[in-house]
Amino acid sequence: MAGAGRILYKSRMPDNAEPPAAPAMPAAGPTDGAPTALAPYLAGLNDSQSQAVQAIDGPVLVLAGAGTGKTRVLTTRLAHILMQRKARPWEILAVTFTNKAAREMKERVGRLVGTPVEGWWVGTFHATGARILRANAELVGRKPNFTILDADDQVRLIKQHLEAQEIDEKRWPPRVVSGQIQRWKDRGLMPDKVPEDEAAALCDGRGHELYTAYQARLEALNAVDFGDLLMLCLELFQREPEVLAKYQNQFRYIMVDEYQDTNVAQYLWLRLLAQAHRNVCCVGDDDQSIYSWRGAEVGNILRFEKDFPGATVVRLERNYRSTSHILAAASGLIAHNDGRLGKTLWTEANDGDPVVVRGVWDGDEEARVVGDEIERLHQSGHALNGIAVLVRAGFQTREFEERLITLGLPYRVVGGPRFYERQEIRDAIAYLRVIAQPADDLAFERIVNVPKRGLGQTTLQTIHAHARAGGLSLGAAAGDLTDTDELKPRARTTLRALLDDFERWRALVSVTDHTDLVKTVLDESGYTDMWRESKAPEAPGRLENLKEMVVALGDFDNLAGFLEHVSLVMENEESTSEDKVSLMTLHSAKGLEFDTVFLPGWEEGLFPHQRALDEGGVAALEEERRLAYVGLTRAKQRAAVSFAANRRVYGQWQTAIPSRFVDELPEGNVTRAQESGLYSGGGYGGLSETATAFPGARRRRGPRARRFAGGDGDSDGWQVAAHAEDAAFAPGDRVFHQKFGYGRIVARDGDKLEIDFDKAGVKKVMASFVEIPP
DNA sequence: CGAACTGCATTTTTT
DNA sequence: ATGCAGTTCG
Repeated sequence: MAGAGRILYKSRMPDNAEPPAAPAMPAAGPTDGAPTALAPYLAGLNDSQSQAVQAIDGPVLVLAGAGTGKTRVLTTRLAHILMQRKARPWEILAVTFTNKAAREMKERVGRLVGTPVEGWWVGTFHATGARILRANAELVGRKPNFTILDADDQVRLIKQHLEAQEIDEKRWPPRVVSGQIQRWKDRGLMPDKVPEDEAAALCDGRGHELYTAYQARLEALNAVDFGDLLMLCLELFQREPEVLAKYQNQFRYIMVDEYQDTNVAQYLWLRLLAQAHRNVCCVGDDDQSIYSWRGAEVGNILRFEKDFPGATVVRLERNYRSTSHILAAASGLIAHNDGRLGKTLWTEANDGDPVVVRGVWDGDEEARVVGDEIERLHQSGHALNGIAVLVRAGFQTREFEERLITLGLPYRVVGGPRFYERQEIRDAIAYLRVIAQPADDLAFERIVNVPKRGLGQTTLQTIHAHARAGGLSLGAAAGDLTDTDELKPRARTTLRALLDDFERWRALVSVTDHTDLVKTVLDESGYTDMWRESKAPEAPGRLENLKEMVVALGDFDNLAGFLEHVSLVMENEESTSEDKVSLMTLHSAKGLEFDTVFLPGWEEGLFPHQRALDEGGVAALEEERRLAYVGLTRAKQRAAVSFAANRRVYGQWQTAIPSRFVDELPEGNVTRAQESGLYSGGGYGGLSETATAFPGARRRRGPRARRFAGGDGDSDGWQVAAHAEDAAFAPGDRVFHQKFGYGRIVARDGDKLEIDFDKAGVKKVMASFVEIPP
């Protein structure tokens, strides 16, 4: 979080005031207007990249395939606009989705232009929305120092409303309700705009009431949630035409990254802002749209040319990342999707190794094989940083972690719980919020009794009642109560002491360095001691995290700056300095690249995920396929797909059949390998005569100097089985299965058998895993 | 107020 | 299986 991730908006400089002067710009390459020599920063771009960079005026859609230099185009384009003196820095708006992307953009633009980009309008949708809202807070019923609530706060707030309105939390879990409201906000729908039937579907007809009450509560708390950062902007723009006009005029050029991920609110937001100059450039890749489930609308990118008639469309199709086998495999796969804008990626890279496709017995074996491969790569000098295991769902990382631990290979799980989401950090921040924003009820509630002070539910309820009756904040209500005898003497004394602490700390804000203040607060509140005295195994780690937070705090000018950072930039920074294997979900791999990528778990039901299939039909299947595409295209040199015949799901052993995506990989770009001679490669109806192998028993171990791909027909180490004994099984046959025991065949579909097992019930099993009992 | 118990779900994640 | 959350006892 240090440095780069900061979003420092000098609070002293109001947003509506223009910066004093344009930063010094390096001399532009060619003399103005003379297109003779190419500006130096344009050198090295290919034709389409260059076209995308230089198409400055009017709407532009850049369809940027995976690994085609999208970020480079975006940053160079921004620099180009400045160099051409088409706009001054604050007249360009560049929005991204993640802080990481925003940071990268800032860094690269800064390098190109030779000026720090601090204070420019380069940032995430949400940070930009927050910036606009802070400058116009009064117009949306907030004060400029409003609090930004995160998902956790939201749920807690919703929970309170459910309780207050006596809505059954069993039937309407706070998470679900909060999620629905968030989705409405993603669509830019204020409470009064939500379609009646939709609102009625929530909380037995009380959805509208609840949403309205929630919004009112946010306003009362001087708070906004993430969705509000965009939705309230829309509200602001629609209600205050002069404000909108001001921003419309200010942003002469607008650039958007990952356009395929925009939701309705973001789309409307952009369209409003772009209306005046119509110089909007959206970069994206419909084939990498994998976030529809959180409101992203692929339709936005598919519709771009209709939304912005006369748009220039540039396709970036030259891939600089992957070998041609990998690229062809990925392209072949994604070609199974309909409704694409269509791109033909090509590369001048060498063929490389075909994508390895490997069938294994079970998840254990899969982890062993992947682990062994990683070890081999490592021993032959490949950096672990260049290796990733990309899984469909988070829980899948576990077996790989275990294996890597056994092998002594260092790894990192990307996308785990985030630093600022940890309990101790959130507690500490709650203290800071109570100090900085005395009316912050959520923060107050969180820490009144942490560490335990004997201020339990009863006390809190009394405070709540008073607050509601008097329209006060919890802090204020608590203050009043200590002057009465409504509370038990003990609670009253403790509460008084706590409130006095708050006051004392607040008084320190102006006189003490904020880093010292935090230390003081954590010590005097007893919070540090709480963990110091705790015997919980994670306690020392928590103390470490608190220390880290204090260090991070040093990067900020003041407490308010830090709190803004915390709410908007809650990310984990991964120290890329250590050499480690990366384990992560396919979703979190988007935008990254690795020399070697392992793609385990390509089984029907797991990937594509059953849930997606059940709920989303064809559209969801296509999104799963895009996910597979994203996975493959992360690989630069080597990719290995694998699937297991048996997998433990929720503690239950299940048989699995290879993912349809496996079959969709073009034959010419893959090597079908298999570990134990268990299962005929490719799943094309072969039955293996070695079907009775015990898990792992046949695995060949020992030193093997083998190339990764196992290569060109030399299947040293892999037995590429191909036995066809077609008529071996028929319905009615009695069979035996290693994991499920005896059973009778009910039906047969090619090499997939449906068997009614005596003990395990009816299962679908690959024919190669059963045998005829002796 | 804290500890044990029960039930329940368990894709993906940003801000 | 497992973990988490909410509930219920002591």
